[in-house]
Amino acid sequence: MQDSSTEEKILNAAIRVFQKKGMAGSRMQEIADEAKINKAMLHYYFRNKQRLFEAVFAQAFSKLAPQLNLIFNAEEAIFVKIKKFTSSYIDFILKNPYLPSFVIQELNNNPEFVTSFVSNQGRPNPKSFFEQVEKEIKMGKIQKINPKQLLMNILSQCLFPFIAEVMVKALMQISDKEFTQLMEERKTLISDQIIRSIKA
Amino acid sequence: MQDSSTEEKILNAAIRVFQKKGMAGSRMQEIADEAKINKAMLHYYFRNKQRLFEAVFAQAFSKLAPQLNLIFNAEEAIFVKIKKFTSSYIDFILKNPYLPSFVIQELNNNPEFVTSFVSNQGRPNPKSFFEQVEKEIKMGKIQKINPKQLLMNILSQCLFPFIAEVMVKALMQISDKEFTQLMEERKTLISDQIIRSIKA
DNA sequence: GTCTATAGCCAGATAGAC
DNA sequence: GTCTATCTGGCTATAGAC
Repeated sequence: MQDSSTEEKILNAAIRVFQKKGMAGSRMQEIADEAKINKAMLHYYFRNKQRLFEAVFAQAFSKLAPQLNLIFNAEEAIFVKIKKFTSSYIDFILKNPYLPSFVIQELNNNPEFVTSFVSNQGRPNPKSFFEQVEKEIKMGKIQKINPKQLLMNILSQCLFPFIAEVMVKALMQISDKEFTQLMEERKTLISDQIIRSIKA
Repeated sequence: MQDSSTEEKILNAAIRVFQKKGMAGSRMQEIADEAKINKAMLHYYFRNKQRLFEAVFAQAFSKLAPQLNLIFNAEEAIFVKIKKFTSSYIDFILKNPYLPSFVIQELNNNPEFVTSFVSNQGRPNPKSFFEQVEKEIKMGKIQKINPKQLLMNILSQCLFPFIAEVMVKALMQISDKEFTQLMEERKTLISDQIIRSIKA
């Protein structure tokens, strides 16, 4: 993150601007200003806005995907897995707060991205997680639940507050500081709640 | 929704386009086409894009807010409240699937809206809900939990799958049909899980 | 590689006939 | 109220000097 080369300066500036305003809402001039560099340079290095955007999106996506594999591919008991995942995932998002809403927003606006990206980059695969849940249900360790619902519960609890941050803060009348505190608290609270809700 | 007047035709077309593509991604021409009407009419009735957008946003916001008051202001025991709310809220979103992500996305992109809208329109106020939770904790009916976390849990579980629909469907490899089925299932599943997780 | 200047296009907005 | 035609500004992208 030293912004050593011009190309890195542009990419980092583009990340900041695109993640905040999205593809449609961002201006090449603004990215140039943010990078403290001439606008023509953006085209020199990335040819056009679309390609620059794709570089940013790919980078965001490739940071997010491995995080999911923490829950999909680790070899651990389900409760341990859930605890480790929620804690590390929220930690990760606290360091990259714009990432989830950026990726989700752009996927909503260009659903065709799903095909081109998700298939190219190697999609995190929840299959083994689903199998593990089924197995632990049969063993009587956890209550009967559709594994897809369980995964959706976990992701919802971790991601939603960040995606809806502005709304949540306005609704509950909380400051940035209190919001961060609540998120810190959630690192253990979420797994406690989820485990309680499925424990046999 | 009969599109009787021209003004209604425009507004309904604008709702569809804005909710799908957002303010920055939408084109006045596209709204005109969607309304099967001349582009100049948009300006005749709404003066400019910003005002048309605000009309759409205000309408969306005023549909969403009363739904929240179902949980904030009803006079019922906490478990009943949670059951009724999750079920009716998901029902409502199934009928207006673009609403939550539209409102949240635009709030993220223009945080200043929060001030102008949320304060003008009368914000749903969670205060009495928080008090009720505190009371039921003291009465020993539910476990100790920060009421804000509980509210965040409920909203997360209801809203996230719709906001991240594209991502969720891609990740879990499910069809539109299966997605809707899962959401139907969630109408009772969520409250069961949440109640189990806080029951004393 | 970096800059200035500008081409070219597209979208929002308006003028004015009917 | 509704339309066609057009203006204007802003934005992406490129040409070309250094």
